[in-house]
Amino acid sequence: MAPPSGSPLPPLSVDRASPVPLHSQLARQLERAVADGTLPPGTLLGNEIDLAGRLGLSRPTVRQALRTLVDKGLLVRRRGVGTQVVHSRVRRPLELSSLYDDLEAAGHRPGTRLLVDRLEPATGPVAAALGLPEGTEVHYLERLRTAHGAPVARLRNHLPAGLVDTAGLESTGLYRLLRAAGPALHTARQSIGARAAAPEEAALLDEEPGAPLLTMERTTFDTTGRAVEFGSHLYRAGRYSFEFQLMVRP
Amino acid sequence: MAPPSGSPLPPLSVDRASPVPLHSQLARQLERAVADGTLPPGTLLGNEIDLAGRLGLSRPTVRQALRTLVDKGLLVRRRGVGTQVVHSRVRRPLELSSLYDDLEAAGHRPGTRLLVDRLEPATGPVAAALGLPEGTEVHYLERLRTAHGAPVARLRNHLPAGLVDTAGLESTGLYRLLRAAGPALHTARQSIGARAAAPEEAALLDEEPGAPLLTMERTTFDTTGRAVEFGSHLYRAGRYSFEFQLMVRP
DNA sequence: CAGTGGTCTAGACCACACT
DNA sequence: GTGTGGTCTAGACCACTGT
Repeated sequence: MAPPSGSPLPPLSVDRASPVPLHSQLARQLERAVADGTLPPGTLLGNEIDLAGRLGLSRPTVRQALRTLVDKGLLVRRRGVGTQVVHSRVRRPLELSSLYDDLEAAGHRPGTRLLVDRLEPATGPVAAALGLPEGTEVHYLERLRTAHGAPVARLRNHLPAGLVDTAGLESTGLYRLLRAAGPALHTARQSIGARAAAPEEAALLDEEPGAPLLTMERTTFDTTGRAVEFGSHLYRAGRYSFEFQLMVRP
Repeated sequence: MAPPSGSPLPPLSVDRASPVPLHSQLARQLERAVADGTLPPGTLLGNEIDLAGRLGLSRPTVRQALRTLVDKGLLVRRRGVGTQVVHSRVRRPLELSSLYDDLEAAGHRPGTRLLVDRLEPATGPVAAALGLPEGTEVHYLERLRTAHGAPVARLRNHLPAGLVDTAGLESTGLYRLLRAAGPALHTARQSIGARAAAPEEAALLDEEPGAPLLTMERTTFDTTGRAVEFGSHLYRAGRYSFEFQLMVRP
C-alpha cells in the first residue's frame, strides 16, 4: 500500500549555474511552499534519497537544506517516520527588529519625532553597557515614536560616536541604519519590565501619571563583541506589547 | 611568521566506542572549554582540516560540530580568516523556562501556593488558544509563586485534561512536569505587556491597586502542533523582569 | 599569493519506528 | 522486515580574506 504521501511536492528544481548554493535554493523553495500553503501542515516530504535523486543532488546537500528548515522550526524529522511540515503555524521566531519596522509591518503608520540628537559624555550605566570608559563621548538619541499620530513609545539610545548618520532617522528605524552602517550584528541582550509613569513621561506619552508603562532595555553587540547600541525604551502599555515565538532547542 | 594562535586548544579527544555521536562529543568539549574560559573570547581555533586530523575525524564531522556551536552563537566563522570564539559573553539565548527554574537558578527560594486545581469547561479565549471546541473540559491551575516567601507572580494555566499529574506542583515548575509527561515541546507563542493591578490582584500580590504589573500570555505547542498549555500570568513589576538574549540569524 | 571556510559528491553503516 | 533519518568518511573544487 502506498503511504498517504511522498510525491505531492511542488515543482522543485535547482539551477546549477546560479551563484546561490544548491542547499540554499532548495531550502528557499521549500520554505516558500510551506509559507504559501503548497505544503500544508503535516505534509510528509518524500525521503531524502528520493528527494536528492529527483533534484540531481547528493543526500548531504539535501540534508543541509532540511537541517536549516528544521532549525527554523518549519520541519520536524523523526527517524523511521520521515520529514513533515510542522503542524502549528510558524511565525518569525523573535528577531532583532526595530519598533519602526514592527509598526510598519502591522499596517500602522509609524512616525518619529527626534527630540534629542547630540554627543554627550557617557555616564556610568551607559559606559558600562557599551563597554567604554566613563566620560567617553557617545551619540545620544531620544525619539518619540507614534502610530497614526498617537504616541506609542519614547526611545532613548546611546551609540558609539560616529557609528551612524542620523540623517534619515525621522523616516526609518535605527536598526535599519545600523545594519546599513556596516557592523554585522550578532546578539542582543534584552530586559523587559514595567513601571509607573513619571509626570513628564506621562505628559509626553499622553498618559496619566502613574499609568503602567512597559520598559525595555537592550544592548546590541556585533560579531567582534563590541557593543553597537544601548537602548532604554518606554512603551504605552495599552498600545504596545511584545509578541514573539520561541523554539525549543533540543 | 606564525599567527597568534592555532594550537592552544584544550586536550580534545573523542571516544569512538561511546554511543554519543562524534560531532556531538566535539561540540560539547568545545562548548565547555568556552564556558569555563579555557578558550577565551576571540581565540582562533585551528582550521578544520587540522582539527579533523588531530582528532582522527573527517572534515564534515568537525564541521557539523562547529556548525551547531555557530548556531548557538558561541563561535563566529569567517572565510579566509578562521573560526573564533565570539567576543561578547554568551548567555542562554532565551529558552522555554518555567519561572520556578528561573528563580531557583537565580538563587531565590521559589515557593508555590496552589490556589485552584480543577477541571472546568473551556471558555472562548481558552478554547481558541488550545484549539479545542468551546466547553471542552480542561485542566485549570492557578498558583501564587513566591520568592523568599514574598509573592512574585500569579500564574494561571489551562491544559488539556489528563496531560499532567499535578501531584508535585507545589515543589516544582509546570514545565518540568510537561517535559516529563511526554509531549516533545516545539514552540511557544508569547506576548508580554503591562497593565494596572485590579483590587483582588493587588491584594493577592501585596501591591496597591493600580500598581503596574507585567503580563505574559503563552501558548505552548508540541511537535505535532497540538497546544499543550495556555498560560496567562501576572508579575509584580518591581520584583520581576524578563531577561533574555537573542541571536541575529543571517 | 597562501590559507581559510563554503560547497558538493558518492558512497557506507547504524538506530529507530512502524507493520 | 522494511523504510526512515542519523552518522561518518575521503576526497574535490570554489570563493573569500589578508599579505
